Amino acid sequence: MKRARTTLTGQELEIMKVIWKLGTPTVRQVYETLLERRKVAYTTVMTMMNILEQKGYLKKRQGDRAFVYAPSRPEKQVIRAMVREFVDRVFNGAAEPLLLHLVEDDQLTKEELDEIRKSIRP
Amino acid sequence: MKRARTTLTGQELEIMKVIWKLGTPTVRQVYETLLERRKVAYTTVMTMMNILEQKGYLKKRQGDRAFVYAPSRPEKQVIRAMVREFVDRVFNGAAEPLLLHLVEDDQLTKEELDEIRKSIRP
DNA sequence: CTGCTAGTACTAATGTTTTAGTATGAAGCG
DNA sequence: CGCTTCATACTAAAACATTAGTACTAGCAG
Repeated sequence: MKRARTTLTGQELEIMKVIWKLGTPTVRQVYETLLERRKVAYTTVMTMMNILEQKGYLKKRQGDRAFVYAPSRPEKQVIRAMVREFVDRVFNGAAEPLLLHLVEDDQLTKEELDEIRKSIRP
Repeated sequence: MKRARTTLTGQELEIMKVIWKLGTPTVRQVYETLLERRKVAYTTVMTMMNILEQKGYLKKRQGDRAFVYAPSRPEKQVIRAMVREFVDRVFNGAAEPLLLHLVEDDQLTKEELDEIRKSIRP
């Protein structure tokens, strides 16, 4: 009955992403969206969504026939927490090295760098 | 006998960080460094280091008495791969949103932003 | 009514990561 | 030598994450 872990695991994130996209889906809708990309059982999706509810990421209410789920935290906030956790774990909390990694790596196009440069201006 | 996973898990990273810091330590040295922060068994550290060897992150050679381990890949390279994996998983491969997250979040001091602004210049 | 469909609850197998115990041997000391 | 210490190999349990099966219910098409 106890769910200690508070952060999202890999598969949980995948499901949350689908839910954020769909808005307030039922298990079936999430299931079908996932199916487009990979084989998965309906009950697996249900289990995951129940876990996500227990963890406080989802709320459910009785819908017409099936339960309707809704995210209880906005995507941005959750992602932000994940970034923070990653920065803590990998860079001991210092965001700068991560930024430098991203910048010096050629994962960014010139246009993107431009964008950033603009948004970074005080 | 099969070790599929190629990326570092949480605890593995913790150990690799200690090893990068120490250079070419024995199990005991890693063990003692870890002990300063948390309780852990000697054999646990050994197991982890063996796994890291199997995964190709460490090389070992016979030392005076115990095995001496050395990182087989530079820290920077490994961290880079982790960043890439994170960006893929969380941001579907787009580095820019992550950068914006970092920038707009107040995790960075003015000085750090200055630094970055400089390094971002073409 | 009867059988089919969609739904949930409960349970459980499988997989992976993390932690550590036990057996065993080499080396040094008194 | 006999005992303690430090080391490794092998084994495995605990904890966490992922996937799915089974039983049961309600509603609806025929």
